[in-house]
Amino acid sequence: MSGVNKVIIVGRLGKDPEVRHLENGASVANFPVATSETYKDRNTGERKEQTEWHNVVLWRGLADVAEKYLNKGDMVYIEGKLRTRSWEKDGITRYTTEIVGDNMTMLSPKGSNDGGQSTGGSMSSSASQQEQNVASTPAGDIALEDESDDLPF
Amino acid sequence: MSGVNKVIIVGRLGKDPEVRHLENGASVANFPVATSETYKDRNTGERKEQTEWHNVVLWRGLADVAEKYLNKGDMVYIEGKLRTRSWEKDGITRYTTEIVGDNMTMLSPKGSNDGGQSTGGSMSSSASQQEQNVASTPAGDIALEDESDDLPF
Amino acid sequence: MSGVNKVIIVGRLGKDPEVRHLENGASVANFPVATSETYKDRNTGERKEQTEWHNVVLWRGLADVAEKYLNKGDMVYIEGKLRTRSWEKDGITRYTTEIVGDNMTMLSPKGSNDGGQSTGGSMSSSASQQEQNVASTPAGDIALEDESDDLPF
Amino acid sequence: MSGVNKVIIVGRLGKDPEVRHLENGASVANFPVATSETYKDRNTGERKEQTEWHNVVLWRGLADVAEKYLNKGDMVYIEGKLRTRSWEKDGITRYTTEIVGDNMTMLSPKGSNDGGQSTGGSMSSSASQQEQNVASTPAGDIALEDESDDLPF
DNA sequence: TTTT
DNA sequence: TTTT
Repeated sequence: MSGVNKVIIVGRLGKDPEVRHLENGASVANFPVATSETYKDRNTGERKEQTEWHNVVLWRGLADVAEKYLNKGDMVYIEGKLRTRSWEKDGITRYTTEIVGDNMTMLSPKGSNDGGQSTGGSMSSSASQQEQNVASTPAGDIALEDESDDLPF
Repeated sequence: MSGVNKVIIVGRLGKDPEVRHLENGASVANFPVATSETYKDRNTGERKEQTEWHNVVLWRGLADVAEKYLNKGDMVYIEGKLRTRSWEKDGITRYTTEIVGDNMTMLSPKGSNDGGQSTGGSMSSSASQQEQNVASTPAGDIALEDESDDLPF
Repeated sequence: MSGVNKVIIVGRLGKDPEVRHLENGASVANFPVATSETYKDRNTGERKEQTEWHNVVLWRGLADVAEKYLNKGDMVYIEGKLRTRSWEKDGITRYTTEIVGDNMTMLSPKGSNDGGQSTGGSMSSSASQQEQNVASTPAGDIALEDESDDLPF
Repeated sequence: MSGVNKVIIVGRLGKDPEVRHLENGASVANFPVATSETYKDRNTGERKEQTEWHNVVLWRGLADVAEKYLNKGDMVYIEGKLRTRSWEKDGITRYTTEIVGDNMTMLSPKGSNDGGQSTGGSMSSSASQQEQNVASTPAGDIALEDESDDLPF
């Protein structure tokens, strides 16, 4: 059987990415992203904000991009899939659901969190869960050197 | 701040929906949905299947549709948002991530699980998290009586 | 039969929205949005950018939000459906495909296009293709007064 | 600049796929897909159906899968991007908007259109717009032999 | 816990 | 031009 398992979020990083570099050369980035929505309280009529936190995991090239360019507070578009992992603690099985991203677009103006450039822009990166090499042009543009995007159709 | 929190899955129900009817008249349906993907084991070269389980929650009209028409094994398209709830057990805080659906399309042929009609088809339902009344036409078509879909644009 | 017809874009407005106010009180906004992707030319190895233009249509409350807050150059997240219209010109039938949005999140920092505030933020609006009233809080936050979002689940 | 350009449809093929095999070895499949939604006429109160037609284009491995397994009437999940092409006819520029699919899941029970097996199922295929080889197991399962899906994370 |  |  097969199916579809797709998540799309646009939100802000709650922390800087934590990036680990594995023995096999792959890197993994983890960071929380908040998405919030506004709703009106049924009883009080007040506007309230409901925030949802998502655990995002990025692999390889996307992890490298996250390490270099993403900071706490940045707004990102993340597309990926849900994965629930189980782990033991004190003899108790616990579950964590993560978003394993395979596509990311940075939505915060460049340098907005570190005193750099101030005009808007976004950077986009895409991964096919394969090996990727990250290139950064002088202008700060980011692209994954990936055979998969040779053709624009 | 605001953002986007969207999930789309296509998969099969692992169990019949469990539906509760709340005191205030609202109904809630819960059921697990499996999405699976096929991948090739890097070492053995074997095709393997990875299954992911999702906890789906539907409210009101969609819960009623689920109660009436969804069964274990059925294939569904679910669109919704992620919500992580925490709950206490034995003094330990645990977390569960659910997909709160606001749109559903039934993809299994009608009657495929209960000896009914045999030709294919799908039924679609949409909710705006507001009051809904469910109507079922003689032909088995399902629709939420909702002011919101008066116009087709 | 039923199905799914969903589009999600994140891009920049090519022009200010054109808003018409219909006799029946409804408003409609039209504007083009550019999404671009970067790819590597197979022959030259050069980085190239491919831009795609989308015709976006918003109705009622979302049109009002667009009229008030969206400007050429702004980045937006738009979620909606595809609709292809045909029209006659010089006796020839022509077709136009549009994205009819039912959800929008403004991704440009407030005031970034008119000399206003400079720190980031986003505003989100959602429509269920029903009547909407737009409220703007003093802080500039936007929300559609819609029964549908009374509850945050 | 970068952005997001994503379409997701679930609908039925209006015709068998037309597949062309290009000189360079690549194949391209074209076929129309109908998505429909039900709405209630504001004046008459009648249930009506609004059908939208989408021009789908698949390349390489996905085109091969379409050629082998997709038929008129089949239900499919297609994920891809919008692309508007212009072409000349009688000195007039015309535009066509297509969905260039990069992910497909077959939702019709196998053999439902050719007298084969009768129990439900779905087949899924994914492409990264790179070279793909299609493998069909004896059981009829489909997979793109693609380095990119070696790992299931 | 689904399905092929 | 699909399907129920």
